This record gives sequence, structure tokens and C-alpha cells, in this order.
Amino acid sequence: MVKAADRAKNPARSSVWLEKRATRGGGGPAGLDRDRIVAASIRMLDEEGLSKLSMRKLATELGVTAMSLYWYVDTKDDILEYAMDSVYGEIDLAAVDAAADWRDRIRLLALDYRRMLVRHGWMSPSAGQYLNIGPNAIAVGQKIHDTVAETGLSLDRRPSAMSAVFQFVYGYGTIESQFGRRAAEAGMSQDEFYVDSVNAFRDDPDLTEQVEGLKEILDERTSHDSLSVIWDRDFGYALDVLIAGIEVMVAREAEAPDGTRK
Amino acid sequence: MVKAADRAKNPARSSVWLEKRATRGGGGPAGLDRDRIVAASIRMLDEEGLSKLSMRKLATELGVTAMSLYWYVDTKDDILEYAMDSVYGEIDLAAVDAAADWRDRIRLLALDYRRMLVRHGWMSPSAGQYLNIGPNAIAVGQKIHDTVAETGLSLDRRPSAMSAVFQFVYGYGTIESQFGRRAAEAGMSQDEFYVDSVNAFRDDPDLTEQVEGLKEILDERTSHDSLSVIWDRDFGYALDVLIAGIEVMVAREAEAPDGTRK
DNA sequence: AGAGCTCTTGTACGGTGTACGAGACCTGGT
DNA sequence: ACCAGGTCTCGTACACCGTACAAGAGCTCT
Repeated sequence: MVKAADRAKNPARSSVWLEKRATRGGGGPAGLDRDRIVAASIRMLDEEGLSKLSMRKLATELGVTAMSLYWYVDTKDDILEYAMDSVYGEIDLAAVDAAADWRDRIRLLALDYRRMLVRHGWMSPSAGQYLNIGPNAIAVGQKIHDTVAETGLSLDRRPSAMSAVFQFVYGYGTIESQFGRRAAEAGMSQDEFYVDSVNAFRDDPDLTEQVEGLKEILDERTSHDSLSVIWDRDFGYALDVLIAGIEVMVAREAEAPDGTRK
Repeated sequence: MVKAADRAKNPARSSVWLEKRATRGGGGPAGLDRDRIVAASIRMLDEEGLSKLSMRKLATELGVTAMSLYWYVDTKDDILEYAMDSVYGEIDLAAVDAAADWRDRIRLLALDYRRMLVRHGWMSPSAGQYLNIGPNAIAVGQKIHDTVAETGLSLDRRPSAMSAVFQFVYGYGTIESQFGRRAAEAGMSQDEFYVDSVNAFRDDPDLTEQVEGLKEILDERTSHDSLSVIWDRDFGYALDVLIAGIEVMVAREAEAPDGTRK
């Protein structure tokens, strides 16, 4: 077991997944174990949000004192890393295998990834902060990697294609989920919250002056469909763009193979 | 002026930019003003990172007590919002206007945006959390919007094209900057840190077993070029994919205009 | 001189993560 | 039966955080 203070001294090894550690078993008086701790954290994170999770509250939820948790875990960050990897397990890799070709596979992966980010609003901020090399996260990465390989793109182009697609999904899911979180905090539906925000904008002379023209677009967008429809549609369109782009790059490589490419 | 407790009661209005507030002037004994506070925060954030910035430390840096800051600002979050918008100002919009066509404009905007995220590692986590509707952020948004309009893409496709490009940049910049931050914390160069991480991977039998094949790719990638070259190249390739994708969508719309599109 | 505004400070409250040491419980060896 | 040693839980304490509140300092205007 590694104390938090020691962990900080060697940040290169600062992921739970890079420490060889014994899983400490849960036969104790309180019936605690790491799985129960992680499951409870996920529940609380989903309900209350990242900033509201504290060791003391989590412990209370489990009928235990804060310091008991430290028997199973070195730091609070560890709990978050475990929780994140557990959530990565929600991505249905079997369904991806069943898809017809790489285009559908990318769409499925992207959609599932996005859903995961939106369902668990604390994931986006956390995912940017930790290494994400737990077993489930790696399985997802591997699947993404294999899928991109199927496109026929040359080896040195694959990482950028992966980036283009999945960093987009990360960014999109982040915005979408933060928007949902804000709406929820304000006690409104997303549509109400959107209208409210646009109005706040319109009431501010400095802002409306600067973005003249933008307001009409905002209005137009929600006049026909609800926000959730728009989120889905925009996401689908963006994936169209990305897939079309990959196809073009593959075709260009076929025309001018290896090195002869300008 | 709005107390933090009151602000929390109405989260829909929870951005500095949506409060009409007087800028309180800095003729006081300590020579403080909001610009000085924001500038100092940015300096400290760049040097020490988001988690290390506290009101007490910031105040000490300015030769003042923590509570003095609250004369100019309602909450710590306000400072972050101001700092973020100030940093958005680093994106050189004039240079974008000088570019030849929308392709170059997108490239320039994307590159500048990415550079900003990497230079200020605290931006990514913060940007996901606040509304980002300060004057500079809005000017950038407007420019992005205008640029996408130039592509000729139909109105309802534009938001998704904007998303595809700039959410990708956000995600990419986030990863790149977090990687840099971790390397710096470990006291290594990025290349050293990368080799070190890959080795940590290789030493872990569970991981290497699972991602068999991945290791070779990782090795191959850094055997020729340094990481910073790879970051640049992958980013450029990904933009190629995105721009090619947009071109395809524009062409498809030209073939099968309005509504006749399946 | 005194009123009033602008700005700064000291003190205090309720929270946080977690280090440390004392104890409770169970198990196996004698 | 006893006790040593591991496994697990807890109480206390420390340093730090954001910030509410009220008292005061300094300046300007009447």
C-alpha cells in the first residue's frame, strides 16, 4: 500500500493501475470491499456530481467512517480512477463486433462513448485528468484501434483518425453533459434552460450587439425541434463528416501510395 | 454585488458575464484592481496549476489578504471566468482574416485554439465547467461561425461541422496539455515521460497481455521523431480528415440540394 | 469637523483530504 | 486455553480551503 504523500513524490507512477497492490478482501465487520466502495461512489457521483463527493459522505453512505475507506484505497483519486474504469465497461463492445463494417462500428462506438459521458457527468472532467489505463478503458481503446485499422488507412495516419473521431466525441459529450448538469442544477428541463439562457443573452445589450446575427440562429434552432433531437442530429451529421473525411484520405492513399504523396 | 450564497440559488444566472456589475476601481491603498488580480491568477495558474490556486495564495502574491479580493470579485469562480476570457484573447483573429480561404482559416483557428489550451493547462478542465460567454470567447465563437458559413454548408449542417472541428481541437488540446502537465510534474521531458510510461506498461504483465500488438506501435511511433513532432503531425492529419469531410458534405449538398437529400 | 464612500483586514465557521495510533475482531499455532 | 499476528475500523488531529461578517482605515466632500 502506498501513502498519498509517497505517491505524490513519483507522479510518473501516479495511477492506481500502475501499482501492484493486493486487493484487500472484505470479510471485515463492516462488510466493506472495494467493489462496494466503487459502486457507491458511482451512484453518488451520478446523483450529486463530482464536487459533492467527499470521503466522509461516501463513508456515511456505506455506514462507516471516512478513514475506513483508506484500508481499501490509497487516495480519493484512486476511487475516481476505479469508478471511471468501471463506467468504461458500459460500452458494449460485443455490439460493435456485430456491426456490418467499420463505418457502423465507428458510429456505434462513438454513440456509446457519448452516451456514457452524458450519463455520467463527472466523467468528462475526470477523464481529462487521469491516465485511463484500467482494463475496461484499454479494451475500448483496443477496439477503437482495431476499427480504425479496418478502414485501410496507413499506419501513420491511424492515430490522427482515431483522434479526430474520439476527441470530437469527448468534446461533444463534455459540452452536452455539462449543459444537462447546469439545466438540472437550475431545476429546469434542457429546453427551458436553453430558452432561458438565450433570453439572458438577449437582455444584455453588450452581448447582443457583439453577436448580431447569432441570436436568430439560436432561435431558429429550437423553434422546430427539442434540444435532445438537435443534440442527436448534430452528432450524427458530425460523424458523417468524419467518416466521409476518412474515406477521402483512404482514397487519396490508394491513388498516390507511400511517399509519392506530396 | 452578489454573494456567493445567493449566486448558488439561481444557477441559471451563474456566470459573471450575466451579472450587471460595476467594475470597482483600484485607487485603494493596495493599488489593487480586477485586471491585476486576473493577470496574477493567470500567471499562478500557468505556473502551479489549477488545483494549487487558492484565494489566500493569490492574495499573498498580490501583497494583500484573501478577503480583499472579494471587493473586486464575488467568488473564486469569477476569477477563473475572467482569466479564461482573457486567455481567449490570445487567439489571433486578425491573422485568421488574412488567410486565403476557409480551409486555411479553419487551420489557423484550430492551431491557435490548440496552442492556447496547451499553453494554459488549466483551461481545458475549466472550459468544460463554465459558460464561456465573455467578450473574447464570443468573438472567437463568432469567427468560427463565420468561417464555417464560408464553406457553403447548409445552415442546419453548420453547427455539426463546427462541433466536429472544434470539439476535436478541444479534446486533442486537453490530452496534449494534460500529458505535458504530467511530464512536468514528474520532472521529465515529454519524450522521457513517454518512454517511461511505455516501460511501465511493458513491465505490467496484465496490461501487455491485453493489448498485445499495441506496444510495437507505441515503440515505432517514437523511434523516429520526438513527441512534439508527432503531436503536430497527427493534429495536421486530423484537420485534413475534417476538412476533406466538410468538402464532401458540401459537394453532396450541391448534387442533391434541399430536401431531396435522403 | 463630521458624514459617507471606498477599500482592507481579522476573525471565525464549516467544510475538505488524510496521517497517525489505538483498538476490535478473527485466525492459527502452541 | 492462551496468545501472537494479521485484518479491519475508528477517533482524533492537522493543515488547508472558500467565504460570511463586522470592524476599521483612509480619502473626499460638505
